[in-house]
Amino acid sequence: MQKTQPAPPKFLHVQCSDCPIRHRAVCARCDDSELQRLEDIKYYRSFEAGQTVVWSGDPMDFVASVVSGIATLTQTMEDGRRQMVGLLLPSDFVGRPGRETAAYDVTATTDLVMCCFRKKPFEDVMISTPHVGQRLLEMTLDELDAAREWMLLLGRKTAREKIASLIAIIARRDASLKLMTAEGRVTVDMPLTREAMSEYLGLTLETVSRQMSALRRDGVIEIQSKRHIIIPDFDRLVEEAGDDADGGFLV
Amino acid sequence: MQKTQPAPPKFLHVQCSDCPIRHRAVCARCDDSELQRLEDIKYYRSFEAGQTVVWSGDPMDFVASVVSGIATLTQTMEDGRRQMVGLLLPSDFVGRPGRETAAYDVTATTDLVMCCFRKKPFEDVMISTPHVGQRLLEMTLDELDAAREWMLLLGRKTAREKIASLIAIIARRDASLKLMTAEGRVTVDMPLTREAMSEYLGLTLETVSRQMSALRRDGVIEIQSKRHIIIPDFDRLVEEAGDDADGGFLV
DNA sequence: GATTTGCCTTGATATAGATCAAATACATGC
DNA sequence: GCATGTATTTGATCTATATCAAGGCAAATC
Repeated sequence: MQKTQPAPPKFLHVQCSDCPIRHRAVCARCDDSELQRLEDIKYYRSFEAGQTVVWSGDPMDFVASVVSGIATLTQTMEDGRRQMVGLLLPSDFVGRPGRETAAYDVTATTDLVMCCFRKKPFEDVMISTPHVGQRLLEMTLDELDAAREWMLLLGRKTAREKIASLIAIIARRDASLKLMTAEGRVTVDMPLTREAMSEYLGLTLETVSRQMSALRRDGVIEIQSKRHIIIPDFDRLVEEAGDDADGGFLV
Repeated sequence: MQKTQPAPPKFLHVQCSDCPIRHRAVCARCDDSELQRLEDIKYYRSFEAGQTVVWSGDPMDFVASVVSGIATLTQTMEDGRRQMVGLLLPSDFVGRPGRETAAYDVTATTDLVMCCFRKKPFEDVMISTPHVGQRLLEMTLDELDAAREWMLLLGRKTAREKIASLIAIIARRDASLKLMTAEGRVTVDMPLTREAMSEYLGLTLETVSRQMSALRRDGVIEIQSKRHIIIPDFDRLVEEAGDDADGGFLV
């Protein structure tokens, strides 16, 4: 496990159509007044798929939100066993005000652009602008709910249910959910390798592969290409996931 | 799974030596000015061991902090599989501002006293008193870290490591940690039944029992009585838990 | 076009933990 | 002390998932 150095910060000016930073914690509206202040303390960094953003334990002097791409938070045991503990999609937030070092490995799973805020100034903004902190609390509570749903998955679901759950989670959050047709047919862009899926689900990658095949055989999913899945019947998938009708998956 | 009605609110006035509510989110200092305001909206409720505080999905018009005793948050699948997703010790907070119904079953594991705040007024205090919200954010971030440690346990640890981890977690949070002697010998008051332990760890209660016996056989723990455990060598226990020297267990 | 490389799939086998089934300990009330 | 019920331990067996080991496929490189 050699450390590949993260790329030096690039000051990309990625423009989002309705919000220059897509940082839910910061700008409820793009013309928010404190955005001016934040302009001074923010910068963009981009990473290639597979690159590490920070290693657990390393100093981390920024907080950030994902602009585009996907990042993961992973914990590693001494003997190398790995468990993903966070999956960051665009607009998700990473980093903890008041903490000096990273608590988890942060890795770019796809090409990734993050909008970073130097920590100290960000903390100042949080103190002087209550609704920034309130928004962050809301997001953190959402993440806690997601973590608890994830705990149910890890502790009690079968391998098949885990896979179905993960696909449903990605589908729900994926923008392409909008591609759902009248009959409930959904196309999902699966951004994780089998290995990343296994780290999310607490399985081996062989089991992930086998269960993907089984779900395909049983008509629950269609695998167009490795990263492209079709869900013929979303309700059927949810049923396979072992979830209540729609309970949970609060993120 | 019949619903036992929670006891009607009792207006106990439990007096804590340094803080009348032991509610870390609310009173940083006991003579805080907003405490006066909170006096108007808070009340105490007590529950007997085994009683349910609220059922998942039921309306919940309060937030609360644990004054004494232990409560758990549990998720239940349709077929009855259960996973604990929160373990609340004194001073822990439960409930989410801005949510109308409970997301989890909340159960009193021991006799329990909670300090409750009617939600609406509490939200008003949060808005008018930024540092209440800030403290709540801090606590929520701590809980999120604990949840992520828990996810590693559920996804990747062996049964033996899970048990050792749980004992270490309880020991670290238990007041009786202060009873640690020079040689590192610790007495722990284990407040969970084997069943509750199994729901925490994602195991069956038989496996919990077997692994407890194995740890006793191997001298990692001594079982004085069902609810009373001695850890002859805390470092040894931590090693069995598979944790880094002291990494993690941030709560 | 051939070769390498990185995923992914599939098969054979092993095993940790689940499940089913008693037996034992422990508390509570009589 | 004895009866009753609940929690726990222990045993025998089963099974879902891990592990070990080939192969296959498609994109990237030569």
